[in-house]
Amino acid sequence: MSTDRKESVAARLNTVSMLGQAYSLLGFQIVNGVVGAGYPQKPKHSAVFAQIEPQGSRLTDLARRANITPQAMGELVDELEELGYVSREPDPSDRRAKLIVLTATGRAAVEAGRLTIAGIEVRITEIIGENGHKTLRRLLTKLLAEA
Amino acid sequence: MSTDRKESVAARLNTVSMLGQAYSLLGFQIVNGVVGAGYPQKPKHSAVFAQIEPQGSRLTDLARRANITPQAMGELVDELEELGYVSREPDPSDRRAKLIVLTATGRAAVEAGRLTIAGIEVRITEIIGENGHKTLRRLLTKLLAEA
DNA sequence: CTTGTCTTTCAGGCAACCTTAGCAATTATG
DNA sequence: CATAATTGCTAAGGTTGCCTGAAAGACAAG
Repeated sequence: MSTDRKESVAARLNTVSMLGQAYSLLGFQIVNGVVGAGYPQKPKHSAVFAQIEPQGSRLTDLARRANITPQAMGELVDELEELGYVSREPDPSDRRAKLIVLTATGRAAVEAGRLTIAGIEVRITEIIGENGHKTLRRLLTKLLAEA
Repeated sequence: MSTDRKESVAARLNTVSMLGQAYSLLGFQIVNGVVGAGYPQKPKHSAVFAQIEPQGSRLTDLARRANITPQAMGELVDELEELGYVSREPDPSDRRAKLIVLTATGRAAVEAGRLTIAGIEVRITEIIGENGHKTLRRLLTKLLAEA
């Protein structure tokens, strides 16, 4: 139907859809990158990796920061424990609680994620230029602060 | 912890996260706007409204374009039929098929969506300026075309 | 100690998809 | 032009990713 190159996309999509597509496209690349580096996981697991602290975090803390219920976070942690990325240690300061801590494999997976994201940032810069990337971040920052 | 105003956000978030947050923030506003205008619906329903053609569309077409299975699309259409937005008419050109067509209420809901989106585009322009908005769209277009 | 409050877990539910397995209508083929 | 393959839809049931409710163990305050 549409014979144009990219005008057809730009002309038909509203800005919100474009943001959604860009996010979906690049977000997938993050998970793919980490999985491709040999650390299988699901998208939802990144919520844990993103929040967990070096010395370990409590389940309820992780849940609160990821904005899900402790029960849901418990399931995520079960899965990551199964995969060997985290372990549950007793919290010395409160015997009710357990600390979720990264295993060596877990730390390697986090590092792989960091590298993947860095790579994607580089790719973005290659596509829209250093100035474009800086401008994009500035515009998004302003949008997030005021919308 | 972070005492700065918006630098803390910009400094900590990668570009992909920023895109995700912006999409989530504005996407919600679309649904809220349409629901607020008196057309109750769920976010997933917009997949139908966005794809349906004026003269009606087949279930399988809608499913293919929304990238879900015909069964899942069938459920969406069931719900929208229940809400009075669409009806299933026999397709004169193929007696296996039915055409999903918008009712008068459905057309009004689509129009409400169009107006809501237009309002959000205006709001974006207010926040980042006409030039900023244009630049944002140009950068996103390039990103979508090449990433 | 008793009462109340955390931290975590167990059980069950719901939404939004999916797969599998039909049936009915249409199109292709020997 | 009969029959085989394909297409359009639907019915039934499974999976995923959350949720709420309820309960058990550990701690804090009176």
